[in-house]
Amino acid sequence: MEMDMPIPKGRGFTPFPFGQCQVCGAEATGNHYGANTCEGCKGFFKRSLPVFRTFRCFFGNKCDVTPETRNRCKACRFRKCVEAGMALDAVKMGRIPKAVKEHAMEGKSGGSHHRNSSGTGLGRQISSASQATSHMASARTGSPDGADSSPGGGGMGNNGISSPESSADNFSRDGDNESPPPPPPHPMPRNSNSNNATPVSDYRLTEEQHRRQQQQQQHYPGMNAPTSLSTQGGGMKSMADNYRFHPYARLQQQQAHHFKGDRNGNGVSYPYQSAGGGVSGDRLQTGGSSGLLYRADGEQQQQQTKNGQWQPTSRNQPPQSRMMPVPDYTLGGRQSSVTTTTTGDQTGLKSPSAQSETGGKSGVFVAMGGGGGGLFSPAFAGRHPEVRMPNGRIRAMADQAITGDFNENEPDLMEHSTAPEKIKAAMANSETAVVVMHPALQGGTHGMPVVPRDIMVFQPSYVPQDKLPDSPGRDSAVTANHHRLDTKRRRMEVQDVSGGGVKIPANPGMKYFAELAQNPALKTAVGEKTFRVIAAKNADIYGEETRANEEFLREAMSAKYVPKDSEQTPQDMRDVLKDRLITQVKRVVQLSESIPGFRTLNVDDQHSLLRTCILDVWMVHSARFLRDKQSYILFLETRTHYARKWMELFLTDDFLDTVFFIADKINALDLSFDELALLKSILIVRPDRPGLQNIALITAIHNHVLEALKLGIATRRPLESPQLIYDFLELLKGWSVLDLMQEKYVHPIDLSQMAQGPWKIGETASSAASVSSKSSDAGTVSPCPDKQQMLVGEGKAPVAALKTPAIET
DNA sequence: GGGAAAAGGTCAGTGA
DNA sequence: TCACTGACCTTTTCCC
Repeated sequence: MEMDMPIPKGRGFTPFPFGQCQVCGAEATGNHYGANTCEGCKGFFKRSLPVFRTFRCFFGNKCDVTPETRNRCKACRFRKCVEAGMALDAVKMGRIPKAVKEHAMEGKSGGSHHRNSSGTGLGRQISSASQATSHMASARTGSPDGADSSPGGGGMGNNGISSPESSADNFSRDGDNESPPPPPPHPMPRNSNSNNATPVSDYRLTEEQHRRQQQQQQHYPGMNAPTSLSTQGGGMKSMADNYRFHPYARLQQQQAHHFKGDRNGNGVSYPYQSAGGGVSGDRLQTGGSSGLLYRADGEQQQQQTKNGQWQPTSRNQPPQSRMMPVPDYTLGGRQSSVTTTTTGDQTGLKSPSAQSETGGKSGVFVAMGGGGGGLFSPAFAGRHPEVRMPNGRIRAMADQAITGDFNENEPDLMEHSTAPEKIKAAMANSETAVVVMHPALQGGTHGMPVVPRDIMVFQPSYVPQDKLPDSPGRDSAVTANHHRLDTKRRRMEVQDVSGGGVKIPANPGMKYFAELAQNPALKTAVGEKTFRVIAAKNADIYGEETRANEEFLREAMSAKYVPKDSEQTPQDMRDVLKDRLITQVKRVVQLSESIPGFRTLNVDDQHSLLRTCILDVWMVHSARFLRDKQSYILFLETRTHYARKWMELFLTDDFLDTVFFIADKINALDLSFDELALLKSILIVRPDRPGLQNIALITAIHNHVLEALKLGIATRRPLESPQLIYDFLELLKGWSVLDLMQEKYVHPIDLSQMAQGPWKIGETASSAASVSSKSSDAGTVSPCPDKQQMLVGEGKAPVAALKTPAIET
């Protein structure tokens, strides 16, 4: 192989034989970061340092890295950089010492086993030059006096001084199986009394350099380029050994450990599972340059699950809806092909025997970071609970790809491909779940076809918040993609998407909502406006209290915090409940004023909606203060904890189970303060409440607010929106669990009864009343709102005599 | 201090 | 429009 020499820059210039790039084989322009590389690989290594942990190769780390293919796989390119000895601590500055240069030039005449040499003198030149510079670079990482402080130091291996074999070894074993590399022509001195012509002092670290390195070693034991690591303790070590100590591998391990588990509680048992209408079958796509996510199939949400709402699972029989119309909380679009099994594999995928019926190609198509992907057997999902979703589908593997949690030697890998036709074929297969990551998360060029956007957009949803770019606790593990996408997100946050100049009528009716449906642009603008209006109102109502509680909540959530049971008596509790109920009802009424169309409803419907939503809204507002694990309710105003054991004095087990369950589901969504406001509003205007008259208008209002929330999520955090919206709709579908509780336990009683006795919610109203009749009238509570004649809508729609459900805060 | 060599910055080109 | 690449340039470091 012919080698192009660097162009001499002046008279008498002795060109240093950098030879070929040790990474890709192109012409090297110098010794960069410890290895002779081309400008491209130099720049690539420099750019990759902060983000290399995002690189993953799913093809066994065996990709060819040549000038033509080097941009196809970042992981392999970076790996080769490291193998070549590139590292920040291998940096050298200044000219190459004359002696080294002469040795390198002398080496031209010798033989070589270098893979690029093919036994020619030029090859030897490359090898010796590389080794010579490698000597110099890595020598700087050694002890200042060059003495061997390694207990096992001796021979070629020496402490802190690069072993030329190691780099050559790494280099050659990656490429071919030729004979081992030759011994170095000029091993660097390990001791100051070496006979080597090059003065050891030339390679000494400056005092400052040495100090820095000592610090580095303290923070990252073994944080050296593999060339120096390879010989610690004497003798050569394998490349794998080098990697074990290299920060590249170390940090991957740390990250993999850190990212174990997911915030959505995968692996926990869900009382109910829904089936069908899920993510894998729904088509989302990115639209326009804004990055907004929207459904490709338009606005309709006609898709329903098989029975309209719940699908029985093996574990629980879902509740039947007691309400009339059931809002459709599916994403719409293509019906999922994934069925939920009743036995065995909880992934929702058919058994291997079922696969055989479809030609043995059934499986889970998983796209991963870096653009790779493949078809996996259903067993894959069974062995990866962290990527399993409650409905049996598989999460995108992007997170695993980013965190290094994924084993590229996945035994269940059936087929590699991200080819569009393969994915489409997989989608057509009724037994196949398809999960494709967000195109923007692909690590860039991978030499593979980009997954078509019209198939699906998915993205990781469970990267811990403290790893996201804006979080204070973030570290360098934040990926370049996250940086990039976060930049995009921030840009969108400040962007006035729409709605700024839109005016929503004071009393929008069916006609108005019908017009919106015909005008997508207007609908988007109004949706954005709706989001803002409701969020602003919510901030007015709850903001101050929420801010005041933040400190205590943080304190209570800290590991050091030891909660103390409330010392309040049941009578105290009744007083607290009394005050909180009054406040709660006022707030709900206030919030309802901000919902477009609510004022248009007649008084009876307003009344019905308000009186039935109190528990729902309270759940949303208080979910974050219900910590299932601690089984505590935190009353932030009074800085008091109420242990569940204590609460059981008032509330039945199944009621508490439901409350904590719903709270967990809400918390898992990690909705923002504003998004929670929209969720409250959606629950206020539920068309499936009993006794409603104008169901059509209520449905229109409900859907409008729902769309506003989805739009708000998609606009404010486009990366998370598909998964978040999906999870959100799943939450709404499961909300009927709380409805049952409310109907069974809350509706039959009122606060006056609750306030009077040591009885439990869950007993019948009559029994409660009979108990209460035995007690005095102490604490008798009037449900307040009925006497306050709270007005909704410019004073023309009085909501009087709210027969408030008993609410326990 | 001159000059060599590498780090780091810049920006046009490229592809998605 | 954006991210990425890499050739080219400037700055910094250090040998002579």
